[in-house]
Amino acid sequence: MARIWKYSGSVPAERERQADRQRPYHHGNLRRALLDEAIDVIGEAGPGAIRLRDLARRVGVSHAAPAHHFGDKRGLLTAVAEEGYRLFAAALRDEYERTGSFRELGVAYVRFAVEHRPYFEVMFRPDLYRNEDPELAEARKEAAALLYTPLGRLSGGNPSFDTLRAGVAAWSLVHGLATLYLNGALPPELGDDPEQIARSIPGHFPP
Amino acid sequence: MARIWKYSGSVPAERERQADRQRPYHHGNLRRALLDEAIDVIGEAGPGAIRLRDLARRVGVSHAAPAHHFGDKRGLLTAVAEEGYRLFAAALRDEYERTGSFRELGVAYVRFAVEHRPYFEVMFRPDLYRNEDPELAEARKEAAALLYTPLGRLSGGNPSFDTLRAGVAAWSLVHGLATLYLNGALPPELGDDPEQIARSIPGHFPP
DNA sequence: GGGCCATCTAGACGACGTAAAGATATGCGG
DNA sequence: CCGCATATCTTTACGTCGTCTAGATGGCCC
Repeated sequence: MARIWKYSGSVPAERERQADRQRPYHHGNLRRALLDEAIDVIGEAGPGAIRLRDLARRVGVSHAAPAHHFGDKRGLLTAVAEEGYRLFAAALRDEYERTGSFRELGVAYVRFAVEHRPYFEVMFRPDLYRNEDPELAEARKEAAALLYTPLGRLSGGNPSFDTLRAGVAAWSLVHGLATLYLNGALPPELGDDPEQIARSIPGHFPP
Repeated sequence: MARIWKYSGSVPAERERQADRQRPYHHGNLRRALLDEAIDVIGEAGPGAIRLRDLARRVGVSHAAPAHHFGDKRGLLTAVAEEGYRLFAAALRDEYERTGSFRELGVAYVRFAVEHRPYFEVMFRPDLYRNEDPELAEARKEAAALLYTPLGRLSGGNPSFDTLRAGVAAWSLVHGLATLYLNGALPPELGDDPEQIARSIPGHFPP
C-alpha cells in the first residue's frame, strides 16, 4: 500500500531533515503517520488489535507519543471514525453526482465498506470511540444527508411515498449486506465480488 | 457488592455445604455462572469490556479459574457465540412454526437482536471468538437453515424465483436494521420500538 | 476408605494504557 | 541574530490485564 504523506508546509525543506537517517526528535507528521498505521493494523486484524504502544513502535517514536496527539486510545479511534465519515460522504457524493442513480448510491455504500473496510469497521462501532465528539457528529451528519436527500428528490411530490421509511429500508439493506459480507457470513455461492452481489440483489421481497 | 466468602481451612459439616454461606472450594457450576456474568457485562458495556479477572471477581473465584473452563478469553466468547446461535435458532423456529409468516420471521430476527443483544453483539463479530470451533459451526448452520428453508418453501415451483438472492436480500434488510438500531444510528423519528419499525418498513425500493 | 482427577488457588511474568515530569526543537518577537 | 514560549517527544512509573505454572482441594468411583 503506497503511502503518500507529504509533510506539512511549515517544515523547512532545505534542511532535508527527513532524508537524514538519524531520527529527528520531532517526527514532523506524527499524527498522520499514526492514523495511517492504525488503518493498516485495523485492516489486518480489526480494531481490537489496535495497541498504542505498537503504533508508536511502528512509527518509531516513544510509546507515550501518541497520547499527545489523541489523548488516549478512544481519541485515536475517534479520529479514525471522523476521517472515515468524511471519506464516506465524499464517496457517496461523487457517485450520486456522477450517475444520479439511487441504486448505484447503494452499490457505492457497499463498495466503500469493502474498499475502506478499516474505516467502516470503526465508524459503526460507537463503543470504540467518543461518540459525542462535535467534529465527528458533523462528519456523520454530512454523510447521513447524502443518503436521504437523493431519496427525497426521488419521491417527487408523491405524498404517499414515505421517504423516511423507504430510506431506512434501503439503508438497512445495503448496510446489512456490507456487514454480512465483511463478516464472511454470506453464502459462498454468491461469489466474492461485493459490488456484483449488491447489484444482483432484488429490490423487493415476498410478503 | 461485597461478596465475602472465606476459604478452605475450616470446612464445616459436609452435608450443609451449599446452604452454608462459607464459600466452598468448588463452585458447583462455575462455567454457567461465568457465562451469565459475561452476558451481563456485555449487555452493559459491550464485548470489549469483558475482563476474565473481573468475571472471576464477580463470581467469587480466583482470577485464573475461568481458564480451566474456557481456556482463554476467546474460548469464553466462543461459548457465548455458540449459545447465542442456539438461542437464535430456537427463536426463529418457534416464530415460524407459530405464524408461518416469512415477514414475521424477519421481525423475530430483529426482536432477537434487541432482546438478546449481548449474544447478538458477539455472534456477528467473528474476530472475537474461535470461528472454526466445530460446535459453533454447527449451531450457526442450524440457524442459517432456518432462514433459508422457509424461503425455499415460499418460492414454490417458480423457477424464475431466485431463492438464494431473495434470501440474502431479506437477511441483509433485517440484519442491517437490527445493527443500525443497536448502534443508535436510525433516525429518532422512527421511535424506539424496533419491532414496530421492522413491521413498518416497506418491502420494495425505488430503482 | 483410598486414590484418581477434575476443579480451583496462588504467584509470577510480560504487555498494555495512561499519568507525570523532563528533554528538545521550532517559530516568533525583539 | 538572539532569547524565549510552546508544541512535540522521551523517560519513568504505576496499576491492570491475560496467561502460564505449580500446588491445594475435594467429589466420586472402585
